[in-house]
Amino acid sequence: MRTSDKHSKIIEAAITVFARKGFFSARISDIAKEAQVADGTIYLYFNNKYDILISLFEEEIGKIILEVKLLLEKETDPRKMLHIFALHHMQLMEEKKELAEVLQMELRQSNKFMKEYRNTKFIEYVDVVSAIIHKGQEEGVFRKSLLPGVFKRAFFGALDETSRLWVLSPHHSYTIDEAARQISDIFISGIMTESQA
Amino acid sequence: MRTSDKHSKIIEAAITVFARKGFFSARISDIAKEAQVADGTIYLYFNNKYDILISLFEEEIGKIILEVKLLLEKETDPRKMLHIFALHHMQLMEEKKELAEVLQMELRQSNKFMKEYRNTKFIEYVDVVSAIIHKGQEEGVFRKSLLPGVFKRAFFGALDETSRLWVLSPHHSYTIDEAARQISDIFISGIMTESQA
DNA sequence: GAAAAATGAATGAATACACATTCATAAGTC
DNA sequence: GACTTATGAATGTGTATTCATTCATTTTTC
Repeated sequence: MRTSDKHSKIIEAAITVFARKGFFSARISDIAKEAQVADGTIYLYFNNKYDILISLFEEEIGKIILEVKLLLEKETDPRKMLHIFALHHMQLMEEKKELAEVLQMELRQSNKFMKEYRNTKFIEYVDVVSAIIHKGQEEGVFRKSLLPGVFKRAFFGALDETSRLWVLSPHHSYTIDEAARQISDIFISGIMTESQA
Repeated sequence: MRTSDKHSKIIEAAITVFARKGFFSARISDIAKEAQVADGTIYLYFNNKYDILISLFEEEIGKIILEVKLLLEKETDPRKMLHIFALHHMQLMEEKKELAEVLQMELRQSNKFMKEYRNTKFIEYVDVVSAIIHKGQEEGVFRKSLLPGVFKRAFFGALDETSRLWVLSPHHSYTIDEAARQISDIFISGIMTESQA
């Protein structure tokens, strides 16, 4: 029992259990069992059930933002940057299916049952896209008439819904990489200025 | 009390309450109060709490499919058809905010807590989009390389995420119609064959 | 057509149960 | 042996569902 990090162990277990049952149907004792820990132990590391979910959001999205920002640093072409974002997002959802399910399902409705909680990390993630659009518009690569606020939602929504269904379905007629390529291609050729096309 | 349709009254109330609190936090007594009906009365019309949610899905999505199919009948150009779908979807979400919230939040995670339930109505709705793509590909308007299965998800996801945030946010820098136009424009010019561009 | 009997929709208090959280106790560590 | 960490049975709360009862309407009887 020594240096095993209980905090992470519980978060990991929570991801698995929330993914399988959803937040409300998941019992604390399910998480405890999955983490090989007593029910009470969970309350040494978290205030309550909601706190587990919030910590999970903050920590995991934080990691994702760091990763994608690091990847984007190496690139300057806004078109390629969009593709990198798309590919990274989709690959991540494939790699960590359970985390993907929790983020996609519970994150969205978390504001319903946790009134005070504002998910700033998530906003930060989606804003990575609007920053790319901005850059593209300044460089004259993307149409100025585009509303970055609309685009970031649309782009993120397209990626998220496609990966959501991909993860859920047992058989696939296309790979995650193909899907990411198709989506970024559609969006990129859909928003370039005339002169660039 | 005679001829008032209790079934619809309860469904209407459930939409309001589920939108406000989410399915799990909503109490049967909340729905009963909203519908101006006794708690027990609900069980004369529905088997249990889940049954209310399922009935709500089936009936409301059924109506939406009928509406959009009717609108699309009058049009033959696949590009215009996509725009009609986008506009109708977004306008609907604006018009019926509470229904929109319930569909967007609860529909997606319903398969988590109701294992047996397969939402065929929802699949039918999204398949309206893949049918349009198919038509466009046959007519040589849309690229043959497009995967309709990817496209329908991406297109629906873009609309859904954009309208979801639009409904949630208190102020808007753009109208629902502008957003629908931007999204369908991006997608349409992103998927046309070279000869058409 | 008035009185009596039957119906079943509606009620809401009572029940039953699931499960988050607590805390007295135990185990581990130095 | 003092301190920290972990345990899991016991507690208490919240709420879905039940069901005995009410009462407005309809049907039957004379």
